[in-house]
Amino acid sequence: MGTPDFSVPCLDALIKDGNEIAAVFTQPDKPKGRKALLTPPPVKVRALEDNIEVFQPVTLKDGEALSILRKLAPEMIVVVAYGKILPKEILELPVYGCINVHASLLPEYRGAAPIQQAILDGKTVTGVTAMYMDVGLDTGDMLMKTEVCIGENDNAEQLHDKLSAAGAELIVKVVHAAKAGTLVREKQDDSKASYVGVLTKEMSEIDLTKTAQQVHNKIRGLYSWPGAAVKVRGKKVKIHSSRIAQGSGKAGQVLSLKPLIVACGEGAVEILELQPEGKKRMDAASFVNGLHITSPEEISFS
RNA sequence: CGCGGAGUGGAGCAGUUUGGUAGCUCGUCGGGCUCAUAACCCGAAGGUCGUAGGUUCAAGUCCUGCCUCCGCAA
Repeated sequence: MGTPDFSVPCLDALIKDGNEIAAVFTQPDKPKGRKALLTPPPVKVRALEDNIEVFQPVTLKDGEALSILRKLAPEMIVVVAYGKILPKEILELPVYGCINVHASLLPEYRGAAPIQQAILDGKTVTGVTAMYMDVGLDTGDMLMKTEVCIGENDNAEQLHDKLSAAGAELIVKVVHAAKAGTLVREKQDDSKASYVGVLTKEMSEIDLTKTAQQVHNKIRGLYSWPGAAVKVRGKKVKIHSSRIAQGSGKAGQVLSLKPLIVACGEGAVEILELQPEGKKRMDAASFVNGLHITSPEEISFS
């Protein structure tokens, strides 16, 4: 059971490992993009490549999903970013249980956006955790973990890919251990738990009065969705990538055009790639070329 | 037909209101300066102005259709 790109490597690895996949559950196709085209979830696309049967129930809470699962009689259910709550009856169905791969080192960052939050918090290490699912949200007993380090300029998309790959290796190991009967449960320390909610576009506004590190973390943590943005000449400008730079000044003050350096509440960041409203993404030098200015004083960010 | 922005040398933009000589900041190439350079100076190449039609003596500019890209909303 899974839905987005994050889940695909796990499915892929399980297939290649020679496991018999009885069926794949994923979210229903949803309208996507400007044209609202109906788009199948990535997991569905991958499953169909191997002619695996796909189910896309709107809910698991009615009896229908349960009866399908009873008929399939899975030995184990692997859940990776499925996006739906599994009712107790389903959790108890497989003999090897329901195993979930979560993109954080639990009990930290339970919930929806663990990858992004780790970057927003300026963490240098995160990871993936495999656990038995219970009725709570990411609260089940842990089985194995893999640590993954976060580069100082890694963005959420890059970290997503690293964790996704780590998760795929991890789930294969866990499945092997489950078959061998060597899995060891470890309870989560609830006192150390933290939750992260879903990301929203409202979060994308950058507060330049914060420190340069915080601003940089926001830019890379919210990439590529919802993205972090500032205002320039009243227009929204998304910042795609940045790095910490030398210098200081009033928050939002442009310290240099080439390279493009903007002062924060403390320190400064160099903006590398950005995208003005209604424009394609471009590097900072191109943006500056198009401003028709020669001195940093002629422009400011907010 | 959800709202909106935009297609102009390789990149980013002006010029469109008020039709009349293709402009700016970069990049590229050649030359100069320099111990040297992403810095500075001189010079050059490179554009069917997204596309199809229409109006006009004349269209980047005005009118209509189409294509493409993007922001928002979902």
